[in-house]
Amino acid sequence: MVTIKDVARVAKVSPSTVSRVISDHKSISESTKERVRLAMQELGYHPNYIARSLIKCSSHALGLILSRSTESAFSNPFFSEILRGIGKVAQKHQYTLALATAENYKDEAKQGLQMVMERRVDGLILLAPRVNDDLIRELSRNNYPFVVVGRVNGMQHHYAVNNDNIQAAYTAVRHLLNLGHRRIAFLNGPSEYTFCQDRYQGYCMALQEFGVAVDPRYVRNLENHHEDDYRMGKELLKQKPRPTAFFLTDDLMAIGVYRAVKEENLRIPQDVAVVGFNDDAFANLLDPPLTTVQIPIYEMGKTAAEMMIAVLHGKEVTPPQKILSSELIIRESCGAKAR
Amino acid sequence: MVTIKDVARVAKVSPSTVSRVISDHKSISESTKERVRLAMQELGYHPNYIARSLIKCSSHALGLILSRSTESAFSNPFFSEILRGIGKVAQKHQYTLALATAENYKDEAKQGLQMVMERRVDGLILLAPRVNDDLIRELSRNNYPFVVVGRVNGMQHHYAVNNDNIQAAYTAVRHLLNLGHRRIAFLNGPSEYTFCQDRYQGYCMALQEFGVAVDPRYVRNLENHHEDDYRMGKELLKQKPRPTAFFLTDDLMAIGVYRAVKEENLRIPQDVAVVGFNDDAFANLLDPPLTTVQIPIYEMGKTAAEMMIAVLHGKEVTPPQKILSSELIIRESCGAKAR
DNA sequence: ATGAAAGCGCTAACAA
DNA sequence: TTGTTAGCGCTTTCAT
Repeated sequence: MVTIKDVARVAKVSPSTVSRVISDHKSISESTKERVRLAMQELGYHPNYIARSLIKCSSHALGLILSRSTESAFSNPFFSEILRGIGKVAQKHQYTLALATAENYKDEAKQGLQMVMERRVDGLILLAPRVNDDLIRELSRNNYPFVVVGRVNGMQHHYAVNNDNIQAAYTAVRHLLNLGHRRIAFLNGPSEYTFCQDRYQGYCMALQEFGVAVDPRYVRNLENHHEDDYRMGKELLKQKPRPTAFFLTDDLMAIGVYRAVKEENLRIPQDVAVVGFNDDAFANLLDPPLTTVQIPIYEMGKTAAEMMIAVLHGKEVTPPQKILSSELIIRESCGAKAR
Repeated sequence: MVTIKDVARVAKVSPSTVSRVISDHKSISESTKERVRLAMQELGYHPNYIARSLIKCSSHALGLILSRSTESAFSNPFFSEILRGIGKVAQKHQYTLALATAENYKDEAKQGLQMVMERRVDGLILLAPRVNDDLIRELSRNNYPFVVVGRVNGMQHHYAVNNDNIQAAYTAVRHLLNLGHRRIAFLNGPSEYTFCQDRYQGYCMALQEFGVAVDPRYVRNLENHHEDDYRMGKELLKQKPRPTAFFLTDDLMAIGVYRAVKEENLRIPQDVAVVGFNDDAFANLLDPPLTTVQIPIYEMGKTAAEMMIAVLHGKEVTPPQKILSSELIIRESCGAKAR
């Protein structure tokens, strides 16, 4: 392994001079810089990131946890899109992204905590906060730096970026109500996630505004697999009276629901209207194209990473909680546009 | 920060003893172990991963590059599934996963090289090898450890895990030929990837076997977005004579193609048969359910990570190149089953 | 403008 | 069984 000492020897300077050349220190003469750089090139030297981390007391890495449940609840396009945003910013600031995978929530919390405790990462970006989140509680108890993508229940002092889930769901459901729908089914994700809770709240708000009671028979929390979307869609369509519209917490659900509707010999949008969430790349290609809520996933990822890095650099971050807004993209899965 | 010295002081032993307790060294008496562990708990001590890495000359991390193009070429379900496999194994062996994101290939190569050169990672797992891959060439030239998921062109000495792309494509196309199709369109990914090359080869082999000439008008290499799948599907359907079947290099393409077929007032499978690739979770929920090639993505990820870690531990890995087999899942998008 | 020396937190010979 | 010591590769005072 080529070290700073080797370079020093070849360039006939001291190790500290080499170190100063690496960080482009002002008080080193151009000629020495040249000489040292030449030696580095000649020897194929590259600074050892670990040695630097040790002395700087910083791994220069951001932690991320991909849980089996996060993955399914959030659906894949969401995950890879937010990752792209986070990665972009991390790259810009020369931060490494450390990814831990976990099979369940307990594991997720353990892995996350371990990453910060062992100093593998300087801070954590959390992707799917729960209504009662152990990991978040532990992190803030120990003052480990973290940024949440989503809303945290009952905590003031933390950093977070989120989209306006309540408002978004409200707008989507209002759209259906405006079109005359009154029996609106809601296929939501697991209720332990705050974003699912928020979307449910938006759903309720809209119904309430139109004087429609929330009928629990029309609301489902899906745990996992896309087969369930299909099954639940079928089940809801068999209810009497059957819902005339579906609000989905994820565009991916539309594939199963579309199929369920067709199998019941019903048509979209004539018999059943559908609104999705996320505006995945394929939403426009479904038949009929899916009306859905577009949220700035990539932007959220970028913002979360920017916040995290700013916090780690001791900068003041205001406001500590940022909400990015979403937009309802109206296509053809609900029929005519509302006036 | 709580260090090993603090623990030593509290437990009234030397730092080396504490170190030995951490690694559960045999020659430490139970009573001392107890005492030290108590002190660790009391002080909230956690071993500093970076300091350990420095002395061990190993970051205990595996590098992974998520390129914008990898992402789209491979499609998302593929990526997150292979990540799950890799993560599972990494976690088992206490390896960190370091993820770099890149916008294009040049960047990808640069990032990958940097990760190993700076010792941020001990080795690299490469996800979408190209026909002429600079990164792979550089890595092997410098003897940096890496494992490839896919096939590498013209290289003997490297580790790789792959699925049988040629065979898989051959089987899929043969299935269509057996059903009587002779004009079979192929929507492939960018030809710079070896896996696309291989699938093309399998496609040609099957046609050849049936004495059907490969007609370039029916073969397309798609670069990127799902909108293209739809557009290309449309375009191919307008050809005279029009293809009676589609072979897709990715299930996600089916969404756009299904739409294109419907818009031309054609039916699947009566007028046009479709075979996909990957067996994504939603393939079974399309209308009609998609016949597709199922490849063991999760297994491939696990295998690649196991290989990488074995190599890093200096173990002999035989065979250095592993091929996992795939299976054609016959559903309803091609009509009656072949005899 | 440059060098000498100490030390980041840990491990691993070598002693005892 | 345990302690002493040196050092991993780098940065950073403090000298010069």
